[in-house]
Amino acid sequence: MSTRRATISDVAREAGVSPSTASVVFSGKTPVSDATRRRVLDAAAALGYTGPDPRAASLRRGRSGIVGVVFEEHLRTAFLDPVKTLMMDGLADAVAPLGAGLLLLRDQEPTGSGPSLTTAPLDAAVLIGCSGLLRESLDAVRARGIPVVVIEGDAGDDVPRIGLDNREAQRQAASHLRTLGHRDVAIVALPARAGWERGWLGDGTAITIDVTRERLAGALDVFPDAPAYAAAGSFIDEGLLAGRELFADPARRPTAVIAQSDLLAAGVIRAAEEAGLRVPEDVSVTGFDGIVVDGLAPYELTTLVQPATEKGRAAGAAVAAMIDGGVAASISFTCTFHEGNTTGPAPAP
Amino acid sequence: MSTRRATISDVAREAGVSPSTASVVFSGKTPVSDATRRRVLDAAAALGYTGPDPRAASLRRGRSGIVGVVFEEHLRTAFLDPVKTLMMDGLADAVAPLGAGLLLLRDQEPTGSGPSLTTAPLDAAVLIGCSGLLRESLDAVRARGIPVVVIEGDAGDDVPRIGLDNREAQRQAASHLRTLGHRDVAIVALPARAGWERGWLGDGTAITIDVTRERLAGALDVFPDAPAYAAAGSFIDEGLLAGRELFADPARRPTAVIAQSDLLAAGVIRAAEEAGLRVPEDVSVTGFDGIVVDGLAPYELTTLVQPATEKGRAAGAAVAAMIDGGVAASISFTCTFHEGNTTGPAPAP
DNA sequence: TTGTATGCGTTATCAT
DNA sequence: ATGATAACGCATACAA
Repeated sequence: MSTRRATISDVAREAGVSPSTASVVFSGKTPVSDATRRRVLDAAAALGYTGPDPRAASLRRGRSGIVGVVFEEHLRTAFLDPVKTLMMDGLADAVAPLGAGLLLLRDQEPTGSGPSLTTAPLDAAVLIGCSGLLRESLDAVRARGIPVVVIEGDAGDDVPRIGLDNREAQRQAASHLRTLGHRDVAIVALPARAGWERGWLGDGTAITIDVTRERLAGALDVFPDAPAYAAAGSFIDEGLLAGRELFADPARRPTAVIAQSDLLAAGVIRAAEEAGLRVPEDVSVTGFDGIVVDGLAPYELTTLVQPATEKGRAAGAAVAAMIDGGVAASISFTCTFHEGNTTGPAPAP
Repeated sequence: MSTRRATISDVAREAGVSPSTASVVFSGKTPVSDATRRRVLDAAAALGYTGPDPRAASLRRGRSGIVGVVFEEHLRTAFLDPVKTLMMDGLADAVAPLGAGLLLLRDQEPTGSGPSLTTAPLDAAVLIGCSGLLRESLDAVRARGIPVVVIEGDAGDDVPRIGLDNREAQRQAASHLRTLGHRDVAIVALPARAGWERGWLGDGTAITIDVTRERLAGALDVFPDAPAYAAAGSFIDEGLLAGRELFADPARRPTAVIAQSDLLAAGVIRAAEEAGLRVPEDVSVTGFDGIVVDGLAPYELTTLVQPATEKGRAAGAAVAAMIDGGVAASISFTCTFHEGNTTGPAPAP
């Protein structure tokens, strides 16, 4: 058992064929006679050879079958977001036909430890919500000719981008509310920037997170004077805190709340219940994302359903195309408005 | 630009040093004079060389820096479980010092497509809740000498296992309830087996999921006659359905419910509220896992806190040890009982 | 501190 | 259908 592991050459010798023939038996790239295949397979079994070493194969082929997925946050944080999870699923689907898998990469990895964009054997990379912190490694990767795609972010002009019509979609929700007669509307926004600790968004507040800014713009297109309170993250509990803030002063209660995510919306609904308000009779609430919020029944959010899995799939298709030497264009996906039971006519004044 | 990518030999030649010297400049394995380093780095910059090719390096080194994580379900399903997410985080932490990253692998990958335990360039593999479906690939992997560790599952005797004292822990929660005077207790269990569709667990029901069986045993140790209703998954909505079932008949309402997960417990609480029962005055509820359930405030579950991140970290440490040629022992982690505000004295009859 | 030599295990190409 | 040959790009043992 202390002897070195068998290689394909050992198998070939044992089977009395050439290494290239043995290789072909395992790869199936070329027809092989049944008899030969048998002999090779038997030899392999005899030697305990379980197939080509992926490391050697990937060197020779120039492909590793690995697509890196870069998050800018802790994994635990990333996967708390149902939309990201769905995207991962779509991504996994789309790269599977390539024979590729997903390697989890964290931006901000403590230097030196851990794999990075530059040290991992990647065939391609997908950046999720790239903030710009990793621009340098990004350049290195692109210099190496590794295809890169960005989801919900901006990594420079020539990096294909998978996006969403955030502004337009949010405008639809707002219009829906206006049609229902709402005039006093408040917005519960996603964080304004990394490290943001909940609070009102003033005129001068710099919003560096694209999604937040775009959805906000869409809401303001319809309700230019709507006040906006930005949460510290996309969680029910954060929506609850924001909602309490909105409903604190009975005199200035909005009749409708535009939340920038379904989880925030769920929290706002809780806050409304707490304040003795009925949804949608006293206050209407809209969400964004179109995920299924566990535990929210019997409410069914009025929301914008974003094709999260499709986004992941598109990103996968894009890197697949690029790996095959093609080019991939940026794509913008469209949300679908879904009317649930959390919005209704504005209450009489 | 159409020329082939520069290699470390090109860089060495350009810098007027030997390939090995250039290699050392990038790996840092051996001291190099400042002047030489400069020359090499400059040459690299001039040629657009961005560092050693990870594929070649991994063949030479015999290591890829990749640890496979195998799930038996869709990624979307796996990451819905907060415990798994935390484990992933711990795992990522623990393998980072190895310079390794996590490759997501799905069990049941449609044959032929996608990377598998056998085709991916893995240094080690971690199986999560291994059901036994992938026993064959597992054998192949182990034959190849790749270290394997299992979390919450069983892959055979000589595969180290990271476990939890499920039975003992659940017994603690049950004892707590008995101490509080509860006698009519019901159990809301996790699924009995893959594909299970909620329902009462009868005497003859085969329970193939270890966690479910062990936690159930712990509860029955204290309340041998407690009826158990198994949900279709660990979700708030599933707990709600189970709870409705339990509280349907006022005459046979339990005074306490032992839920096998925090999410189920949250759902049971919702069901209790629905039925007009106060928690914990009318009915006590215990959970399991010790995660933070978003949106459950002001309730704070009485639950068993499992060291989820630690489990992941331990799995990582185990594979790290095995990669370095050592051996890793199985470990069983212990839950910590946490008393929240969802349990109280049994109501007077 | 630097250079020389070798092989890691495969697979693509081309010829047979 | 099969075989001979030549890379793939690097890191290490060892010598200088």
